[in-house]
Amino acid sequence: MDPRLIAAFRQFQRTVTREVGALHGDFLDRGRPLAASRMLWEIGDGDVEIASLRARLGLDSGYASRLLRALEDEGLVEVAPSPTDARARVARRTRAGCEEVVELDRLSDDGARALLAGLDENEQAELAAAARIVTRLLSRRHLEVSLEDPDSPEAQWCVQQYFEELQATFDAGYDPAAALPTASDELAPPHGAFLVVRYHGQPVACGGVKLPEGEPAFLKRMWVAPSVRGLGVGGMLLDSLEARARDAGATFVRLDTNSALEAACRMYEHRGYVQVPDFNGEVHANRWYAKSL
Amino acid sequence: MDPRLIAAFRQFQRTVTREVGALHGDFLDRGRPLAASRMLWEIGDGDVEIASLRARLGLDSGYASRLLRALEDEGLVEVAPSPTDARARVARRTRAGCEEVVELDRLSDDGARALLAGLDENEQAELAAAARIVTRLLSRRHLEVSLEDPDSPEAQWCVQQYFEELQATFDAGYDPAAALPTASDELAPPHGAFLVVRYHGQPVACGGVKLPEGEPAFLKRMWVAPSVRGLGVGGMLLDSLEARARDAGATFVRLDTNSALEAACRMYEHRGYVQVPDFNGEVHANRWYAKSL
DNA sequence: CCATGTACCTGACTTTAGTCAGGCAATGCC
DNA sequence: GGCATTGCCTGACTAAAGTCAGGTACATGG
Repeated sequence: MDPRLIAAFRQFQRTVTREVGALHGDFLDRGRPLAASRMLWEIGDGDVEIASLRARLGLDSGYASRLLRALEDEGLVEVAPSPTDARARVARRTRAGCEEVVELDRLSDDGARALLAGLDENEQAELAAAARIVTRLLSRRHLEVSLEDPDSPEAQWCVQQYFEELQATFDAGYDPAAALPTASDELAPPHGAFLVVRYHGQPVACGGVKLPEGEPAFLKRMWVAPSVRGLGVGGMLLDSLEARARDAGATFVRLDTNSALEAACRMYEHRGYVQVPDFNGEVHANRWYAKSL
Repeated sequence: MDPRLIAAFRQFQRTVTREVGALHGDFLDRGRPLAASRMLWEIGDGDVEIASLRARLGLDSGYASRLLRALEDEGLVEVAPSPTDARARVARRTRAGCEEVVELDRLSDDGARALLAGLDENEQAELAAAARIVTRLLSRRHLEVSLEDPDSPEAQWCVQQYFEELQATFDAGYDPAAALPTASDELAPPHGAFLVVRYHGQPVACGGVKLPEGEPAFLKRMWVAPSVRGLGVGGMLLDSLEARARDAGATFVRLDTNSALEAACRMYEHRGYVQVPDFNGEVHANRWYAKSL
């Protein structure tokens, strides 16, 4: 490996630890141990198993338990027995906890603003572009795409998130029952595939492809969690789905979507998809795309 | 400020804290408190006043004293009274201390290598380029250029470093006495200027410009400390020196240098300097550059 | 139903980090 | 020379971070 590359990276590491790391510590300093803030942050929006929290933060079981207790006493999180295993427990933020995280985000933004303030507009844009590249490439290691049974709990969870997001995004809401039906076995081999992307082991994106014999492949239920947008997860997923289609002999792939999903449409176009006329009459769609493989 | 820019930066901060920050902590974990490793690192190669160490690391006087004592007990640093002020003390690494730092660097490099290992060559190059941009722009805030008396201790220190580097770089060594003489007042207003660049308050680069009336401006003693190369310090210095020359009415600027100083030559050419014939007969030079302002 | 293992909790630690109030020697300034 | 100041050290703290050895309730596989 090129030693100049290593040198550049070491300097990057020093600078970033100094600038960004210090900032990170500062803004998390909110009258409670820093580790507690980090844990609150790491809990995220849904239910999290305590074991997974521990693993992600690298904490001792006893220590984690105490931190969690402290957050509970502050009224920022709730801990309940896991629905799937009564030994395990899951944590979730209370309303106050969510507000506190919003506040942490705000402080973090202030810090970012202060760092950017000394730069002119071009430099800010340059820094943001470089930061995006670094973020994307450093995250790569922790992203993995895997073939999943579309009925597995994690696949179901992703699809659920997807539906909820559509419901929130579309003016007229989203009714899965009104959509064209897709049976589970249409998204499992040999008739299709369903992929889940995990980031640090947590599911963050999903997508399915139907592979009807003699017809174009058809993409379904592409979803990327808001927390990982910008990391190139969508592109990675699309590549994997297209590869599955190609391997199955498909030469053409189609999908329906909605112009309200702007980021998704941009990505499809960027990846060579072109708009085509309605080919399936899906009621929630107002845009149809296709691409030759 | 564009909120998407802030969002990108926040994601960058999260990722980088996770990947790089964790790594940074890990590799410094060498059986002694992390703060001690950081201090050893921060001491650098020469003598450092303890007050300056404290300031850079943001430590309490008592705490700093204890950490230093611990490093002394380990045989990694020596502390001696300051030659200029018998109240103050200076710290320097022992041979063992230097070896320990080399080891820390090695571990840090291993970490960097592990991070880069998952990427192909193009991606590695892309990451390195982006890392360089981030490093340069984040460091900007802490770099300041100031006009200095060429006889001030810090200016002298920079020039000394410059001479030592030339001595080490040139096959035939460097003898200041054999070089064309430059009197201090030729590098001070109104006949010239001498600039020092500081990074986090420490001098890291210098450069002078002679402004003889009716003749082209002449750049002298451009030096950038190895530790900050790649941060764009040279370019910043060059810009400032050229601005001084322009303000003094010069329309043309010249300099002599040596092809052994490859990085410097590259920078001059990148900044629009073109090679010209020998115009001053400087014995240590084998290359002469000029540029219209 | 029992043996074994898992998930989390609790109490009792140690180490690291960081603060604060003096204290002593050297310095700078009348 | 006296006096405030500076630079560092020491002792005596507190809080945070992290570790370790049980303990309890539940899960799983025979």
